[in-house]
This record gives sequence, C-alpha cells and structure tokens, in this order.
Amino acid sequence: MSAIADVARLAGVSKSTASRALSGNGYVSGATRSRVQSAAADIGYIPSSIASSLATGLTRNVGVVIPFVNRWFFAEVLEGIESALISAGYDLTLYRLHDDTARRQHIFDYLLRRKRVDAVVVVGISLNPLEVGSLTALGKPIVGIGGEIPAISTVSIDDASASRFLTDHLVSLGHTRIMHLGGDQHEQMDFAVHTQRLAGFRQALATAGLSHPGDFRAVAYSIPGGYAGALAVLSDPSSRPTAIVAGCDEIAIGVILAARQLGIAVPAQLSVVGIDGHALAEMFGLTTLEQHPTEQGQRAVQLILDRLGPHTGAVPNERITMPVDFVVRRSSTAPPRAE
Amino acid sequence: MSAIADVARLAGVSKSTASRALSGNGYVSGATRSRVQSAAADIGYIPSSIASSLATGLTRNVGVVIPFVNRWFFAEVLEGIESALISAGYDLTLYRLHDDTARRQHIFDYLLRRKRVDAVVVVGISLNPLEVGSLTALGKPIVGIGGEIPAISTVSIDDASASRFLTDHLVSLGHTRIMHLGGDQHEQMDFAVHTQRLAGFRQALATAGLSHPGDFRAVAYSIPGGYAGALAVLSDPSSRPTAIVAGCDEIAIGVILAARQLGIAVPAQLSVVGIDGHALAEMFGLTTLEQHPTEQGQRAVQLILDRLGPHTGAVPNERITMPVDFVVRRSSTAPPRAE
DNA sequence: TCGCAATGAGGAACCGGTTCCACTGCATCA
DNA sequence: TGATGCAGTGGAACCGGTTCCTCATTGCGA
Repeated sequence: MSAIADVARLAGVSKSTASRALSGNGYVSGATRSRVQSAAADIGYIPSSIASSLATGLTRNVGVVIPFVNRWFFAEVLEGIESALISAGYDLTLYRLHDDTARRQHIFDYLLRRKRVDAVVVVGISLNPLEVGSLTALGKPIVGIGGEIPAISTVSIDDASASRFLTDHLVSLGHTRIMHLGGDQHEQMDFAVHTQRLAGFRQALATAGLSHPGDFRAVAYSIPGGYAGALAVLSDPSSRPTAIVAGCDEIAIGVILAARQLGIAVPAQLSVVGIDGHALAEMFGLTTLEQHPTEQGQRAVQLILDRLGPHTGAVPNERITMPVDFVVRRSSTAPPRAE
Repeated sequence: MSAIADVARLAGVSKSTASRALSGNGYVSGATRSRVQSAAADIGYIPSSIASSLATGLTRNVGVVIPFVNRWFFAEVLEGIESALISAGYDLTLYRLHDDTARRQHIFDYLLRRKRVDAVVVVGISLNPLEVGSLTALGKPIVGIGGEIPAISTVSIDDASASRFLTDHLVSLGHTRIMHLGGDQHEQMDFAVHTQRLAGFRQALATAGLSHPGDFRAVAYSIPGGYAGALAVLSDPSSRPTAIVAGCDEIAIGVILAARQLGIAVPAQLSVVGIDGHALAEMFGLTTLEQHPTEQGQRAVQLILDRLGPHTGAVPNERITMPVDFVVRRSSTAPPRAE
C-alpha cells in the first residue's frame, strides 16, 4: 500500500488529489489541502523520492566527478558545490575518478547514465568528446571546473595569465633569474592546468627577455613536493634563482620551508609567489594569487541549475573565467638583493 | 515505452524474461539469455536504477554525513568510504553537516528518510537517540566513524589511550613539564574526540605524578591553530614546557613551526608528538601515532555491507577499535636537555 | 507408465508516486 | 438562457523495472 494512498484515505480524498495537495501542482481547494497536509503530518508521511523520480523523470540529484578530495583545491570546490546544491534542494552523488581507465569508463558509460543524476559536474579533469557526447546525448547538462573543455560550459581561472601576472610582478621587482616549480605535465589528469601555468610563466619571461634553460622543474603538487624540488634547485648558490613562481601555494610553502632549511632568507635572498589562496598562505606570509574554489563550485552549480530550470530554450554554453585576487605579503616577495 | 520492453521485443521475449535474462535471477535458457543480452547491447540498453530501486526497494546507495571535506582526517575517511562503496557497486551521496541545527535536522528527518539511501555512514559526529531511532526505525543500517555512539556500530581508534600512550612516551624520556595543545571542547560537533584525548593525557600525567595547572590549551585544529597556540605557550622561557602532546599532527606541525620561529630547537629544547599520520608528518620529522582514516572508512563500509547483505539474521552492533602505529621520528622527540 | 520436480517462459500485478483525462458544479459572459 | 470556462476532484494510465503466479514441457525416479 503506497504511502500516499494512506494519506489520501485518511484525508478522504483520492491519491491524485493527495498528490496535488502535497506538491502544490494543480487545483486543490484550501480546505482539502489542509486536510491532506494534516493527514500527512499525522502519519509522518515522507514521499519516496525514488517513486517521484520515476514518475517525473527528475532525480534532483547531481553527479560530481572529481579526482581527489584530499587536496586543497578539490576539497574547497566540493564544499562549494555541496552547499549550492543542498540550498537548491539537490543531492550530490560523488564519483571519485581514479587514474584507472576502466573505472573512468565505467563512470561515464554506465554509472552516470542510469537515470540517477540530472546533471554532472566534473572537477579538474578534461573530458574527451565521447564522454561529453555520452552525457549530452541523454540531455544531461555538464559543467566543468578547472579548465576548458570543448562543447560544454566551464568555470575556471585564466591559468596562463595567472602565472604571467605573477612572473611580471617578480620581473618588475627587478628579478632576472626566475624559476617555475610546477606540476608534472604527465601527472595531470589529461588537463592543461600545469601546461597553462608554465606557458604563462614562459611568455612573461620571454617578453622580459629573461628566458633561460632550466627555467622549470616538475615537482609533486604538494608541500613535500615543493620542499624536495626547492632543496634540489636552491642548493647550488651559483645557479640559484632569486625568485620562484610556484605552481600552487602548497609548492610555494614547501619552497619557503626548504629555503629556511638551507638558511636562505625569504624574501631577502629569495622571493616566492604562489597561486591559490591556501589557508596556510597567510601564516607563511606568502604572496599569492588567490583563486576562490568554493565560489567556482557554486558558480558551476548555478550553471547547472540554469540548464535544469524551466526550459526557456537551450541555454548556450558559457566559458566563465573567475576573478582572482593578488595578495601581496611582504615577507615572501622583495627586490633581489644587490650583489 | 520502457527500455527493457524494447529489448524484450527485439529479442522476441516477454519483459519478464528479458529482466530475468539480464539480472540473472530465475530460470532462463542459455539461448534466450544470449539473445536478450545481444539485443540489449545492440540498442545500448542501460537499466534505469531508479525504476529498479522502486521495484526492489534497494537503492544501492549509501548516504555519508560528514562535517568537513577539507580537513585531513575527513578527506581521508571519505576516500576510504568511496573506494569501498564503488568496489561493492554502491553509490555515495554526500551530506555535509553544517553547524546549523535546522539543516542538521533536515538531513536526519527528511533527506535520509526518502528511500534514497540503503544505509548511512556518519563521520566525526555523535548522534542523539532521536537521530539514531529515526534511521533504525526504517531498518537502515548506520555506522559511525570517529567515536562511540550508543546503539549503533562504530569504528574508531581509542583516543584516550592514544594520548595516554604518547604522554607516557614523553614521560619515559624524562620530561616533566608536558603540555597538551588540543581541540576546543566546544568546537567539536558534540563528539568526544577532544575530550578523550585530553582525558588520556591527564591520566598519564596523573599516573606519573606530573599533573599541573595550565597543562592544556585549546587551539584551532589546524597548523595555524597549533602555531598561534605554541607562540603563546612557548614565548615565556620560565614557564615553557619541554614537551607538547598535540591533539593532531596539524597542531604539532604548527608547534614545530612556532618553535623554529622562536629559535627553540626541536627536539633538543622541545619535544613534540602528534596523532594522525598526516602526509606532512614525515617531512617535519614528527613523531606521531598514525591512525589510518582510509582504512577506517573501508572498515565502516564493510560493516554496512554486512548488514545489507542477505539477511542471515540481525547482525549485532560492533564497536571496532582500529589499530594505530607509533612512528618515532627522532627529530621531534628527545629527552629534555639537562639544565 | 505415471507422477512429480525442475526448467523455461508469458501475463499481470506491483513498487509509490505524478499526471492526463473526464466529469461535475458553478460563475461568467454574450 | 444557453454556451463557455474554470475550479475541484476522481479514475486510470504511466514511469521502467521486478517478481509472483500460471502454465507448458521435459526429465527422471518409482
């Protein structure tokens, strides 16, 4: 006996009227509505969202595909997505993308296509045309965060200009030997963040006429990664850079720790800048370009909701570039020491 | 026209036979089965999990209620839960618990009771009897991680003996002025982790006859929290402790950074121990008691699956205490300097 | 040779909602 | 005053699977 039928019988109305009274769709008199509502309250009726989904074809659930949850950027994005979805009355189903190809395919070919989700947000990964097509063919909106993906809407910062801007900043302070410690191009989940940041860095160097071999070193995208990379790069005083553009704040913090370890004064002997706005940046006095991942997540959800809303025609894809904030903290950037 | 009906028509069988052939339940001849399977493959049939859930009453989805995803412990636990669920063919729906009471109630009274989840894992929060009752009344298994909750199964480490053990270790090295920098009792989501760790610490002090006022300082559960707390505690050389038991590795790392800042040698002048096994512990040479949150998450899922499996009678509740590993890293613990 | 069990398959009910359609009053308008 | 229309309601179909029940074969043991 379906639960709503119980409510209906208790209120002395038909199932259809009970449904209308509770959902607010269609004509129901005020008296009937309140009778149904109090009947529902009496027996503690909670509608089955499964049954409702089957009938309407809407799950009010959004799938989130994300490679990590234990990294700063991803965790922040996820929180933004979650809060925006919950506020809109949507659930969030989490699919963590492993580097395992078979699992990835399983997510896109099967898990996301079972009518469990109304839309998909992918974070920090690029999608190939097959993956995009497989979802758009089902009419499911997709939004990407963290980079540009052809044929779908994306939310991201401009990675190339971010690193270009930071490099320009160091150049303007008078630095001439500037290095980039960034993510490993191969480690990136076939996404272009690391490549973009490196490209922006090199553009800035080239413009300033400061290009040099050995301008880049790939490191793990973490504090220990930056630490290890910096130990290697800074240990030889003759070739040591006077400034480092880190691929992210965690790398930058690793660099600062390594410099302290080696007795290199920051910023007197070494300037360091990061990208992110990590919670630890302030404590380390790190000059950084803050991106706001939580807001990126929220913005992505907004795009999703626009596309799930009452269909006022197809909503065109958007490529949204989120603003960043340059936060100068004097303890990590300074002009190079005169030699 | 339901999709499985299409498959059935294409294969020249009835809907029921098609369902049996694809799901493997009931008698179907080998010839019929392969005819149905190839028909399904031909039209790219993917069953609607919504419809299946409605028919069977099983969603193959587990709700996870968690207060943070951007903190080490919680992120690690979540990864463990996710991987275990996916391996078992379950989905994960994420509900982040805000400190907002109304939202919390909404999750337990409504979101988790709509037949969307088969079971619930709660991480790092205590449940009151109403919340437990509201879910168990629906026959939904619940498992808690991170502390003990009456009437349900839980997975956690023994927090009191963890801090007692670490304190004993410092005592055995000869320290007599030992402090605990731990989480704020009020900040904890009405869970007892902080209280337990403080209690274990004080038991050990008492046993060693080293109890003293001002043995504890509440700090934020983070690196900046430990840093700020340690700056305050260590700045007065006359009252300075020779050893600190941190409530977690992040606090411990903050302490180490503060000590460096103040020119206090670690471990020569100050020993520091943490609890967690954080990714940064090794880099900072931190002696710690490693817990393995990922495994805790996996273990919790295992308990859930035991309770969702073929009902071989009710499975009794279990209170599982997970093992911890003591990792001594010489750079953060040493005997106190003779004075 | 008969009877019963196991196998194989179809029809229909069912899961619990939503919504289309038909019908009844009653007010409105020409 | 009769046509029109809308508020209000119930019945039934429907969403897309699963499963119970029925029935027809076939095989096997007694």
